[in-house]
Amino acid sequence: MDERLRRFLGFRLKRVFNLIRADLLEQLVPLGLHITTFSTLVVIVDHPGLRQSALADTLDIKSSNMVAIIDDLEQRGWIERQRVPEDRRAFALYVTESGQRLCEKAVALASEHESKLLTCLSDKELESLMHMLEKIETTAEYNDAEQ
Amino acid sequence: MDERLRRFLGFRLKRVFNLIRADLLEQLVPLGLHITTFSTLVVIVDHPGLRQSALADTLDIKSSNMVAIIDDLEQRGWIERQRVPEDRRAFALYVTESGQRLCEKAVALASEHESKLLTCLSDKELESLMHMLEKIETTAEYNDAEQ
DNA sequence: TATTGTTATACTCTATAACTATA
DNA sequence: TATAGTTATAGAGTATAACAATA
Repeated sequence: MDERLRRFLGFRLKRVFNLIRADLLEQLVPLGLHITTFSTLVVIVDHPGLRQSALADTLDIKSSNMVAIIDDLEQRGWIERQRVPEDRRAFALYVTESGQRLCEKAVALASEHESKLLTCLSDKELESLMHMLEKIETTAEYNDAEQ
Repeated sequence: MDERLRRFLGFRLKRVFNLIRADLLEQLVPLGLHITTFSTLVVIVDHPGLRQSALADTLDIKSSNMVAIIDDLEQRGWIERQRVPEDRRAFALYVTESGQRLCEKAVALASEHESKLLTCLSDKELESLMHMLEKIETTAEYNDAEQ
């Protein structure tokens, strides 16, 4: 890569992100999942009854873009929308049995594959990498909220 | 973010990448640049006479997608395509004077803005972060080449 | 035959505005 | 009036296949 461009974190991130994304996608597509449907499924499994708006916030996806993702998962029979009695505008999301099974399979595949990609880093390094990324994210969010 | 999703580097990366990307784009758009045209311009400035195919490799962009990016920069008068006499299939790329000026302005803006986003990290941390990302990238490329 | 640049095309992800039904 | 979900739409980025000109 170009010497000057390489000094920008953004461009390093882009390359590594694209690498991991392409790699992960290769694992997910045969299961009928994409990046967005995969991450959505995991969150619904881990937080049964979550509403679409909260889900969109969690995943940092616009609620308008959330709709098609949830439609996809629902049409394939992996999750269900259920009306919330206390607020009839909202939908609570629940995983089905087959969705649960698929999720565990996909998570296993994904983490196995990601760890293969990360064998070049020690556990300590990986932890430090994760922590730094989290720090960037939270301070950026804080700065955004300040404005 | 979801506890289980957060353990995947891919999803941490995605969030930080999107943050930085949106931030950078806000700086570039008023100058008439996007992420792709910006990075392309920088590489051409730093490597005058580079051919399109080499540029595409450097930027990890498909050569078919490179065409529109170069068209854009050329139409705005910031770079020029010049036929290579030794290989009449190829174009060598050169920056114009105004392209050079724009490039320096954009780089200054971008690095200033990125460093604002990274104040939460020490120089040593940032260096380590860059180094780890580079390590992931190079080992992944090596593994790809192996297959 | 292989490569450089190109066109056409499709799909994923992201972003915004406007709508509906409820609150 | 505000919010939850939805529709429509546009743009950025990425990916593949096929082509013309040249090697």
